[in-house]
Amino acid sequence: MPIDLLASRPRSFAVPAHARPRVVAFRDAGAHCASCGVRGLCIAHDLDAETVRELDALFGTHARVAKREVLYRAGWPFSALYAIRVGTFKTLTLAEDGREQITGYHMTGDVLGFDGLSEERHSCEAVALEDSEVCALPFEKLDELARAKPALRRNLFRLLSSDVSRGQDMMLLLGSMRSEERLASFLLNLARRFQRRGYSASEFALRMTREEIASYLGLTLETVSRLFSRLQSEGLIQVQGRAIKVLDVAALKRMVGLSG
Amino acid sequence: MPIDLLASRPRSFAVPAHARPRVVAFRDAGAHCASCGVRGLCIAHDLDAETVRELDALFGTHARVAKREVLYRAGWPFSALYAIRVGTFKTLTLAEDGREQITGYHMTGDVLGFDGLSEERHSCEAVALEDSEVCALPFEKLDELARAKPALRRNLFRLLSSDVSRGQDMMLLLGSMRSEERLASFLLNLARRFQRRGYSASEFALRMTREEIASYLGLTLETVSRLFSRLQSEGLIQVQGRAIKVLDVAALKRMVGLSG
DNA sequence: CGACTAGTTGAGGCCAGTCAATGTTGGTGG
DNA sequence: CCACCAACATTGACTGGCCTCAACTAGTCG
Repeated sequence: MPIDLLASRPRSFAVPAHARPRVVAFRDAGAHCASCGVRGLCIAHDLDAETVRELDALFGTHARVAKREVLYRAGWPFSALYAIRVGTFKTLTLAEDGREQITGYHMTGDVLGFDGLSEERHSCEAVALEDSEVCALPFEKLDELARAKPALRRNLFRLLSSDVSRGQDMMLLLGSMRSEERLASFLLNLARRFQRRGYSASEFALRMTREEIASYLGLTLETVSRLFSRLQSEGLIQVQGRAIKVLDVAALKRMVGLSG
Repeated sequence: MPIDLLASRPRSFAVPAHARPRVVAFRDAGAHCASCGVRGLCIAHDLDAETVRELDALFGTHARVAKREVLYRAGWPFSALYAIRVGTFKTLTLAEDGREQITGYHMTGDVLGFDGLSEERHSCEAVALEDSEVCALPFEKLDELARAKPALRRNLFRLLSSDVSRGQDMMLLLGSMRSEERLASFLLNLARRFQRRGYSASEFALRMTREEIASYLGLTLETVSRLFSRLQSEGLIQVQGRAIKVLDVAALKRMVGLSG
């Protein structure tokens, strides 16, 4: 039964019924920061036990978001950040004429929603790429807690700032790299993030379609498909649908101008 | 006589002498937030008199940065944010192979430096496009003050978040717009920002070269030059070197898919 | 005045987009 | 469980928008 994720979402804001997120909110006695596997990556990184306990206390709810379902849309009032507990999300911006640009892929431990902070409403849209689970962090309460906890405040600033840096990296990619370099850069980025989460850096499954990769990289799906084929024929990777095996990291790095 | 902008910059960090900023730091009794013309845009936006006074107190120095001089470089330790009092800056990221991508143009009232927050060192470089003047805001002190002042904290988060949103807008531009749309979008953005600062939205002087515009928009300088000529021949703008007159805003807006 | 930087314009080539046909995969319902 | 359908993916042929290379002009500063 679909319910609102956060009680604090103003009901006065008109959201078409069909656009409402079909996310399932629940309180899970076992789902706490303290026991969370991704704590080291997330907002609770490096906090003392007491702060973690207080963080736990302010989680409104945890929530499951099924594949293809929307966590928030552009225009929705901002009230919370979302820490990904399990799963993958894409974020995207929409132009007025309907064109869309995927601006990020987010996995376990990442925190979503900072785009909404400045205007009090979200400026982009977050969609689950697979069945996922998030922790909702009501921002008002988080801010209040951060006031007393320098380490938490620092984490918040860090997360925000790394979103800024990520944006700059993407501008570099979109503004000055050629298609092959873009895809290589994308694969290396994924590899690093999987590795940091304890998975293989050389063998992983993409969670997104060719078209979604293309949108993210400012290309077309055909170009992405051709590039996969080419990198495979050159022996740098092995591709089977969405299953990727990286065979020659060094060559990929050389491709994007990184030594090693 | 060149001196360090901030006494708190660790001397242990090796910076080639030639790379040091030739910025002139000074304390100017007349230069206070309270009297600053751009207060409404800047970090002091909407703060009560007491907070503004305390903000003033923590400014280490004001500083003049001459045209072409560097405010900070990628790799330099982060210690402060910089509010632009007068002037214009560009920020840019450098790829390892030397390619550079301009990631933003910043004018009076904008706050620079958020890129450095996550790694404790700057990830991009800021260069003055004309003789400028900035207020240096030592971050440690700012953070401490923000702790007690919710409105200041809010402003900080807002500024950071709008940097995130700006990045997303640029990804949309670079990832899915064609050259003409990019330039139109750029001009409209400049016009809006000049207007917000009390200048004409229809007549202004560019502070950057064709090459810098091209870098920002992911194009070449020749393409930018041709586009200016084309827009002029179509009667949408009038160009004379860096002097721009916008003749048909509506047409420019239609070009980027905005109604109006 | 000469050297240099910034900007304009033209000719031609190439990278990635477009259009189209076909193959493959995975979810759904009989 | 399998058949079916739609979504996803691959590949080819062709096109075109932007890049590259190059020549030339205009303005600036020793």
